[in-house]
Amino acid sequence: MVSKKSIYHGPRDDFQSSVIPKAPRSLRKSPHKRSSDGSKLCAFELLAAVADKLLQESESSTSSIGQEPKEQATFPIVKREDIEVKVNDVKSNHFDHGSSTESESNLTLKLDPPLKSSPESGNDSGLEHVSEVRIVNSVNVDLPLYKNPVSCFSKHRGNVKTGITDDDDNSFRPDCRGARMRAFRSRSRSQAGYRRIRKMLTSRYRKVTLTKDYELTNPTSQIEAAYKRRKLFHHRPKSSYENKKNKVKFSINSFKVPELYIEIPENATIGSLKRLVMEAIRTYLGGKLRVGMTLEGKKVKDNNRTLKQIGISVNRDLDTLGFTLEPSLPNDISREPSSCTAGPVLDVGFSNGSLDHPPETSLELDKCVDKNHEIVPLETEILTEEKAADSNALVLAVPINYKPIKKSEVTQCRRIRRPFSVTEVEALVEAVETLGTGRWRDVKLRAFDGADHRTYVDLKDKWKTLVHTANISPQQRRGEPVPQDLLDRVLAAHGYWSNHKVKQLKHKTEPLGILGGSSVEFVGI
DNA sequence: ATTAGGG
DNA sequence: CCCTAAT
Repeated sequence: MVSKKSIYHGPRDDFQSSVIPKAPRSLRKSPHKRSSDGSKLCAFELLAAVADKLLQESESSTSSIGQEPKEQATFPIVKREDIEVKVNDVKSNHFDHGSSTESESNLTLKLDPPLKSSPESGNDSGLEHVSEVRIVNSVNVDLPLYKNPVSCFSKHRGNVKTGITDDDDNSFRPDCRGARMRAFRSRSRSQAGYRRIRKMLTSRYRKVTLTKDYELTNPTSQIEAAYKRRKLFHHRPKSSYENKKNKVKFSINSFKVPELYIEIPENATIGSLKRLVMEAIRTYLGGKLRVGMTLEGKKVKDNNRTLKQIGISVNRDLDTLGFTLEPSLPNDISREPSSCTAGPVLDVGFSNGSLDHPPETSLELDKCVDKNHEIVPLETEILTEEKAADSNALVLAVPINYKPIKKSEVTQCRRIRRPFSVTEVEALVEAVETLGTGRWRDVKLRAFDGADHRTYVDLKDKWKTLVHTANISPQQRRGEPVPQDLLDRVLAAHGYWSNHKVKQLKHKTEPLGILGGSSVEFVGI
């Protein structure tokens, strides 16, 4: 269809290069670029502002949604997931004594321009060039923002290095396009490093860079916080020791608001955009929130079991404990039932002025305490502010004066699925035809260099599925249909290279002779 | 770091 | 896509 050049003349074109023995590994380093794209996005203050605003509203009780008729661009939130809160047991908090010092009080928005559909990525995935402002990771606090507490939370703690960082400044940079890390491949460390780091992130050595505690209205210096924290750890409240003895301490140090999509005219003002964002967040957080709880990835049902019964004890490692906040808005349309989030357990009045006098439970988003961030949720319960002040309440600590940690990152347990486009398949087939099926690294370099999200393993895997696809009936195929001619080429190349693989080892020099002379085999039809 | 295959 | 043994 999209006949680029001319007709395919068979793989022999690059015959020479294809028979060239593989260069030593040391010489095969791909001179990759991969530099920082500077796509930091830590709109942390956003949440703070929201919390602030929510608090204010709780007083004025009159939500004024729609006060800004200017860009009445009904911000259509086309996607949203659950808010997640990660809980850490205070005993193991680390502090970031890192460099980050300047605290920016402004909301940082990352406006992602439409991705250029680069040829290499063959992005047919429908990237509309509209003036869509995509805000990813809108509110992102701290590292431990996991979708799946199970596989994400480390069980090793304490002595593990704080933070999953890489000397290379490339690592752990939010990917604004997919909210996942990517492309922190430097010349020196390439894919394996990538994989390795991912592995670290997705399995064992996942250790978070914990933040200090922050107080919404009364920021405490981190040293002071640390001190108090330490003090807290060592000094158990002695009052009614009997009761406190078996109390579990929590410290929620992560809070995340998922992706929000906002459409806004290109000529809109920054201020209007900010307002839109604010409205979006407010709407998102508005109404009620449901609190879910996960333990080791499993939802914790809201029966009357005690914490101890479900396995949360004083000595327990709380890394695998997580909370989710789910908005329960009426127009809560399609929200993919993430298996990572716990089911709604507890409805919590949020905003709407219900913060002050909640029926029974309320969510405190501001009282981040240094001395009182000890919580004793003997019941799956969220207590009121008064109780919080009583040092016995579960407090959602939302840092307000948070300085984005440079090397932190929102991690994702599994790479997002990116179906190969026909264009990519075409490129893959072409490369394999000339290079064969045992040189995936070369295939990568040849046809997917620059496509950071396609590793040679991916290409190998794709080839495998292509071969399979080509061998099944069209009715059984799924996804974007691959042109039959491409599949034919797949089969041809697969057949050829499987026949010549062994020979290739024998006759290092002339394995492709047959191929070169009979390009017809690949032309098909 | 890559390859090769199973999951 | 992930995981991993084997190179």
